[in-house]
Amino acid sequence: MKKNVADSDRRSHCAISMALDAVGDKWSLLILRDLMFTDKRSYGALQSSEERIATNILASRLITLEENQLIRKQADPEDSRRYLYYLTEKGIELLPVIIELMQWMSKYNPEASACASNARAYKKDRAGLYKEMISKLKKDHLPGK
Amino acid sequence: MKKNVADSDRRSHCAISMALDAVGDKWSLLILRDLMFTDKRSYGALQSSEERIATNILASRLITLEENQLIRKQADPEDSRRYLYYLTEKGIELLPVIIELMQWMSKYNPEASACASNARAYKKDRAGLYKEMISKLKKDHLPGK
DNA sequence: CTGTATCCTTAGGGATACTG
DNA sequence: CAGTATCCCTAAGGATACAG
Repeated sequence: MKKNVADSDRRSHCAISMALDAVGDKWSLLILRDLMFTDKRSYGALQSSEERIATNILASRLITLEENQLIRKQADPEDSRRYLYYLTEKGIELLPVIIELMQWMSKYNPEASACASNARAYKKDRAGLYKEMISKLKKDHLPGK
Repeated sequence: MKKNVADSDRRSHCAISMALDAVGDKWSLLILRDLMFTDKRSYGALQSSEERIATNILASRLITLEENQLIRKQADPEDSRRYLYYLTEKGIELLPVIIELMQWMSKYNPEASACASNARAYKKDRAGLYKEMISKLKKDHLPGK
C-alpha cells in the first residue's frame, strides 16, 4: 500500500508535522473547501474559484489529494470523457480543521468573508455542528453501500 | 496599523484562504505547536525541535509570526541579550486548529505520534478540552494584567 | 548562545500553448 | 470542456559562515 507521504519527505512522526506534510500547502485545503461547501465537482468548476488556481497546479494537487486518499476520482456517468471529484471519508474528516481555521480568521479579521461556507457554522456548538455537517457530506460524497 | 498580510499577497477574502496565507506554510504551525505544548521559549530551544528548522527560516518565521501578532517577543529578564517568545491571545486561539489536525492525522495514520502534545487531548470532549487548555495557555503566555 | 547574513538549490507556482 | 505539457521565475528553504 502506498504511503501517504514518502518517508524521505516526512520531517518527523509528529502528527501535526505529518498533517502539514499532507495538506500544509497553499492550495489543498482550498480545493477541499470547495468540495465541502459547494457543489463543484468537475475540473473546470474547481478551477473557477476566486483564487484562480493555475491549471497545472490544480491537476497536480488533485493527483496528490487522490494519492493521499483525501479525494476520489470517479468517471462522470453522463460524460465518459470527464471525471468528477468527491471527498473520501478521510477528506470529510478534515472539516473540523477547516471550520476552526475559518472561525479563527473571522474572529481576528473582520474583512474575512465566510466565503463558500455555510453561515450556520458560526453559531452552533462545535460537536453538534461537526456531526451534522459530516453526516451530510458523507451522503453527498461517499459511494452508496 | 500593519495589515496581517499585504493586500497584494492575499488571494481572496475567504476566511480559509486568508488563514492559509497567515499560517499555511510548512513551519509556522510547528513553531506554535512548540510554544503551546512545550516550555520552549528561546531561539535555541525552538531550533532544537525534531524537524530541524534552519536558523534563517526560524528567524524569518519568528518575524512573520510577530508581525501577524501570533507571538510576542519579550526581553529575557535574566539575560538582557536574549528574547523569549510567547503566544498572544490570537496565537493561543489557534489551538483548536492544531488539535484537530493532530486528531485527524492520528486517526488515519497509526505511525503518527502525539509528539509534543498532551495525551489527554485525545479523550475529552472538544469544547471542554479547548476551554481548559486555552485557559492554561493564557496563564503561561499572556502578560499579567 | 542568539541570532544575521550570504550563497545556492529546488520546488512551487504562474502563464500559456496544446491535445483529445 | 478536461486536462497535459512546457517554459520560466520567484520565493521558500537548506547549508554554512559569521557577528555580538
